[in-house]
Parts: sequence; C-alpha cells; structure tokens
Amino acid sequence: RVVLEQRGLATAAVNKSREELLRVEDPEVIIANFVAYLGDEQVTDSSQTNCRTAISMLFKLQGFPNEKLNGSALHQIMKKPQTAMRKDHKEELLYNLDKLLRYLQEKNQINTTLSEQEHLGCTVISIMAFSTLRLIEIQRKKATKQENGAWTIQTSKFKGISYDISLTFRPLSNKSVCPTTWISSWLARRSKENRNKCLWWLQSKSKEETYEQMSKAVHMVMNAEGINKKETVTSIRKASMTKGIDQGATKQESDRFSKHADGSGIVQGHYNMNLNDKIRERLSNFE
DNA sequence: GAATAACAGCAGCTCGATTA
DNA sequence: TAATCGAGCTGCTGTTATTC
Repeated sequence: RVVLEQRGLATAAVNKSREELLRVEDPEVIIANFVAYLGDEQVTDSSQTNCRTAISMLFKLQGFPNEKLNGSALHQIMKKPQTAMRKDHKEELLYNLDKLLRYLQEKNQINTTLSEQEHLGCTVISIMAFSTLRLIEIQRKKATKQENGAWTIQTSKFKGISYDISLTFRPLSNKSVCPTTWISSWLARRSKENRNKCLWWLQSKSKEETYEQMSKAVHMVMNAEGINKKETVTSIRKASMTKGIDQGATKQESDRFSKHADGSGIVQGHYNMNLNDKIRERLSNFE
C-alpha cells in the first residue's frame, strides 16, 4: 500500500477494481504499455522503474505468478531506463569524519546551553558515527543504561541482516565525542516525570520527535560545520567506514562494523571513499 | 577434455532517504 | 504527500580453478 501510494502514477495506470484486476489475461502487457507511455511522456528513468515495480507488486498481491509479470518483452523495454539509472562509481573525496568529531568535542563542553534541536542532532551523529546504524534504525531504538556508564541500544533492521540487534556503547577514552556522554546529557534535559518516556521524547513539545525533524536536526549540525549541503545523513556512515578503512581496519572488522549481509561488495562500492592516490604513489616507485 | 566447485560481478527489485 | 534518488540484498551468469 505504501509503495502504491507513493507511486501515484502507478495507481492511475491500473485504475481497476480488484475483480477487474483478477480478470486481466496478460498483466505483463499492461505494465509494458504503461512504461512505454511514461517513456513517451518524458518521465524520468527512475520513475519508470519505480512505477513498473509498483504495478508489478499490485498484480503479485492479487496472486499472479512471477512468470506472468516479467517476460522478455518487458525486460527489453526496461533495459533503457535501468541502464540509464546505473550510478557512476566516481573516485571522490568525502569530508573527513574528524570534522564532525571536532564539532561534537567543542559542543560537548557547553551541551547544557545547546538548543534542543542541536542537542538531538549531535546525539544522533555520535550514535551514527560509532554504530553505523541508519537514521530510521536510530529513530526506532530503545536505550538502556548499564553499569560503568555503558548504554545498550536495541533496534530492528529492515534492511541488511534481518534480525533485531542490540549493541552496547562503553565509554571511550575521548568522552566528549562518545555516544554514552551524549545520550546521558540528552536525557538529562528532561524533567523527572518524563524520565521514562521514549528516547527521542521532546521536553519542549511534549511528544516524540518525528523522523523528518531528526533528519533536519542532523543536517543543521552538518551545515554548521560547513559540510556540503548535498551530503545526506547516510554520509556519516560513509565517513565513519572510510576513516576506519584508511586507518587499516581489516576486511573482517569493516564487514562486522558495517553489518552488511554482503559486506565487501557494498563497502567497496558505496562506503570506502578513500582515494587511490596512496597506492598509485607506491606503484610509481621501483628499483 | 569433461565435470564440478568456487568465485566475482552484475542486474533486478525493493525499500530507505530526501526534497519540494 | 508525491516524486525522485540512492543503498543494498538476492539470485543469476560467466569465468577460473580444481578434480576426475
């Protein structure tokens, strides 16, 4: 339902009742025709691909088998938009994670004077940098205080490894950037009666912070540090893994840290943003 | 030389993230 | 909320290595 709502064009294309859908003889033709129509209308390649997925899902939900939905004709039609969508893997330098850590270090000294939004942004950044969780996973997590100042957090993953995870942050030697410090100071903002409310409870608004607003809070901190506006929240994961790999993390370490099901390929393609200058320099030297 | 195993790489699809 | 972009898993395919 969510997918279909998002793809308004798709629902328009198959504007039929459930009974009508069940009577369709050849759903692949309907999908192919609609994608071809979108192509004529100069709709973007990603939109064409998404609409195809959405209509296909609609038919699948009615019980049509895969073979009826994905034949060679549609395969050929989809080649153009899918080829155009492939991303160019550029060699480009990402901002350094240290930039954000330095910001956290400065702000930690005055964390009681930060605005609620900025405080939340810093806390999320600290958690993301040291856990490589996604924003959605951070938003729906629970935090429990342990002995010795450690915090255990529990969340569910829908992407990647498909089980619930729980991980424990123990105090780091540099306390000013440590997630335990930031979670503690974030919770210290609220009054006694709200102590047991969920982690992202806002004292000022008396409600839980929304996903979109959390994204804005993180962007606010990133912008304040002068990071290019085009960088997304996910780039913090990238910066974290890139730094780890640059410092010599082994493949096993980075796979475990990133929690990808197929670690090496994904990390190589999307998260290892180190330049190849060092290896080129070494190759250029010979006896 | 054929059969099989192991591996790498890619395409396709799905769903998270962002923006207007 | 609609539209778009982008990340990442699954499964397929072709290549290389190994065994028979």
